[in-house]
Amino acid sequence: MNRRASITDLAKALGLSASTISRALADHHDVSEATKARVRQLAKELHYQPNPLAAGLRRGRSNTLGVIVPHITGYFFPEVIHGIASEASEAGFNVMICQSNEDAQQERQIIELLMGAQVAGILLSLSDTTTDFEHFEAVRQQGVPLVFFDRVVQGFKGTNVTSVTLNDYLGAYQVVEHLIAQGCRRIAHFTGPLHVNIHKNRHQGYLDALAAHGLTPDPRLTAFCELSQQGGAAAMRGLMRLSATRRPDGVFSSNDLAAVGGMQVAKKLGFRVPEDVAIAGFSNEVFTQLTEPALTTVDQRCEQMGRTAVQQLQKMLPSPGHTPATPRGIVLKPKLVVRDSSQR
Amino acid sequence: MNRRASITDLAKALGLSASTISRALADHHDVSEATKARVRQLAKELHYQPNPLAAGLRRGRSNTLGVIVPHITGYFFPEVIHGIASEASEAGFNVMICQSNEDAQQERQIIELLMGAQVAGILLSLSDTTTDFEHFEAVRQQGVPLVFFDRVVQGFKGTNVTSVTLNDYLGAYQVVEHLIAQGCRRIAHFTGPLHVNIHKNRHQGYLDALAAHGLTPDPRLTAFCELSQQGGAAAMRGLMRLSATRRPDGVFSSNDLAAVGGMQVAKKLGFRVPEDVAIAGFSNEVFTQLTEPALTTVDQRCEQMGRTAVQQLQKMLPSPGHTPATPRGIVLKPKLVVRDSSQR
DNA sequence: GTGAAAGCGCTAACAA
DNA sequence: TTGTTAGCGCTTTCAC
Repeated sequence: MNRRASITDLAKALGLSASTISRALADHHDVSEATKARVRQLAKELHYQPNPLAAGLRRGRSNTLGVIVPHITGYFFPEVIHGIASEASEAGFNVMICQSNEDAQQERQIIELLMGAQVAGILLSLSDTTTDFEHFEAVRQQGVPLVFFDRVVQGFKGTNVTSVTLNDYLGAYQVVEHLIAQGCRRIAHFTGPLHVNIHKNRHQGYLDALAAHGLTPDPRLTAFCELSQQGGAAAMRGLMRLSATRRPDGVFSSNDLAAVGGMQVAKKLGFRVPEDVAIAGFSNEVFTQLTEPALTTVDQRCEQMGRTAVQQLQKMLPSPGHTPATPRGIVLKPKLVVRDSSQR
Repeated sequence: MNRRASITDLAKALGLSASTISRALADHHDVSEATKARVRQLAKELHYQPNPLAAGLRRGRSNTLGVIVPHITGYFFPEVIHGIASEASEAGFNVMICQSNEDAQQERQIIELLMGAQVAGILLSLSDTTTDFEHFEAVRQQGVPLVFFDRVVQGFKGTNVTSVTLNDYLGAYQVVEHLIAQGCRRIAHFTGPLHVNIHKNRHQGYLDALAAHGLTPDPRLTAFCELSQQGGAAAMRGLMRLSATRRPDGVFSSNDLAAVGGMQVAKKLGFRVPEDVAIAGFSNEVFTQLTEPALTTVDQRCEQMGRTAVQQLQKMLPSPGHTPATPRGIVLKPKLVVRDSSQR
C-alpha cells in the first residue's frame, strides 16, 4: 500500500523541478508542449491525483463552495441544491451543504465554519429568524464571493455580493391574468403575512393584475391565513359560505399546500372545480400533478435558480484571463403551469 | 484587513511554542491546566480559527464526509441527506454532497474525487447502473470507512465497510397484515421488476403475510407495472374490470405514486375507497397526506437512515480513546402509517 | 509539561 | 523555458 504519487515524485522521475510539473499540470503557457506531454503521460501512469488540501493551504483558498439553506427538506431547497451541485460539479467545484435550521445563530456559526474552511465562495438562502447581518461583514470584507438566493438581504451591497431571486410579482400577475381569461370575476387570494417579501410581491401582483383588467379588488377576498392545508381549508370554508354574489369564482393561493386544502373543502361543500371556482397555487410542487383536478400553479425554476447562483458566483471569482466583476442581481422569470383546476 | 490568527501567532504572543498551543487547543492531557486556560483565553480574544486545510494536509485526512447519491431530487434522498447533514454537523464533520446521476461512470469519478480530497469517510447509495465494484477497491484498501445506505452492494465486505438499509420485507408484511385485519381477502400487489432488491423483498413480504393468514396468493393479483401514476392507473384499470369474485378488495402498491394512480382510477370507475377497495402504498411521501382519502403507507425512516449511517461510519473511525470497529450492517424497522385509504 | 525540528504537497515570486 | 527558494498552518516525533 504505497503512498500516492505527488508532484515531487513526478519531478524526481522526470528529472524536472516541482514547479515545472506544477505548471505543466496547470497547462501554463510557458511550459514547452514536449514537457507537458511527458508530465501528463507519467501523471497518468502513476495515477497522480492532485492534493486539494495542499493546494488550498498554499493558495489560502479551497475549491469548495459553501451552501447554506434553512433546511434540506421539502420540495424547493432540494431542487435548488440539485441545480447548485450540478453546475458546481461541472465547473470543478465541490459543494459543502449546511443547514441553518431557520436559526440566525446557527447561520452565523456556519458562516464562520465556511470562512474557516476558506471556501471559494458562499451561496446562501437566509434563515427566517435572521434580523441582523453583522456576520456577513467578514465575508464581504475578506472578498469571498457571496450569492444570496431566494431569500435575500435587501440593501446588503458589495463588490463581491449579488443575488438570484424569482419574480414573484410577475408570477402572481400571470396566474391572476390567466384566471381572468378563464372568466373569473371575483378572485380571492390566500396569503401569508405581508411583511414577508414573497407574499407582499405576490399580493401586489394579484392586485395589479385585477386592476389592469378593470376589476376592483375586494379586500374581503384577501384571506390572511396560515399557508398550510388546514389554513387553506379554513379560508376556503369562510369564503364559500358567503352569498352567491359575494362568493369568489376563482382563488389564487400564495402556495400550493393551501390551494390543495382549499380545493378539498370546495369539493366537499359541493362546488365543482374549476366550473364553480377555479383554483391556482404557487410553486409547482410535485403533488400539484396528483390532485383531482390537477392544480394550476407557478413554476419557480428551482434548478435554474441554483445553476444561475453558481454562475453568478463564478463571475466574482478571479481566474486566469478574467477579472472578477460584480454581476447585478438576477431576477428569474417564473413559468405559469396551467392544469385542470383552472381551465374551463 | 489583517491576517487571521494562526497557532504561530498565539505562540509568539504567549511566549510558548507552537506545539504547546496545538496540544492545548486539542485538550491534550499533558499540558497544564493553567497553560490551557491562557491559550484558550487568547484564542478567543484573537478569534482564532483552526485551519482545516493545514490540519488535513498534515494528517493526511480531512474532516469532511463524502456523500454520493444518485440524485438530490424527489422525496427520499433529500430526507436522508437531511439526516446525514444534521448528524455529521453535530459530530463536527463537514459534508460534501455529490450526485452520480444514476451513472456508474460518474460514480467512479466521484469516488476518485473524494479519495483525492482525502475525506474521512464515504456514505454511498448505489447508482442503479453500477454493475462492477472495482472502484470501491481503492476505498476498501486505503481503509477509508465506507457506509452503503439504502442501495447496497451485496457481499462487498471489509473491515471498513458496512451498510444501513430498510427492512422492506417487514414493511410489506405489516401493510398486508393490516389490510387483512381490515377485512380484505383478495389483495393485489403492484410491483416493479423483481430483480430489484426492494421489490423482491416487498413482494416476498406480501406473499408471506398472505400465507401466514391462510390466504392463498393468486398470481393474477400481482401486477408488474411501471411504478408511476400512469402505471398504477393502468394496473388498477385491468384489475377492477375483472368480475366481482375475482376483483381485488385491497391493493398494496410497492410505491406511493402508483398507489395514487390506482386510487384515482378506482374512484373514477365508481368504486369507493376504502369500502370497495382498500389501498396502501410504500414510502410515506409528502403527497400521501393530501390525497382523498389520505393514503395508508409505510414510513422508511429516511432521516433516521441518514443519521444511523453517520453513526456507523464514526464507529469505523479511529479517535482518541476508541479503537475502530466494524459494525454489522444495520437494518431499520419501517413504520406502518395507517390513513383513511385503508381504514374501514 | 514544554520546546525544537521536520515536513505534509503544493505554488508563486524571483532568478537564471 | 526551467529551477531555486520559501512558506502556507498545522501536527508529531523526539529530546529535555
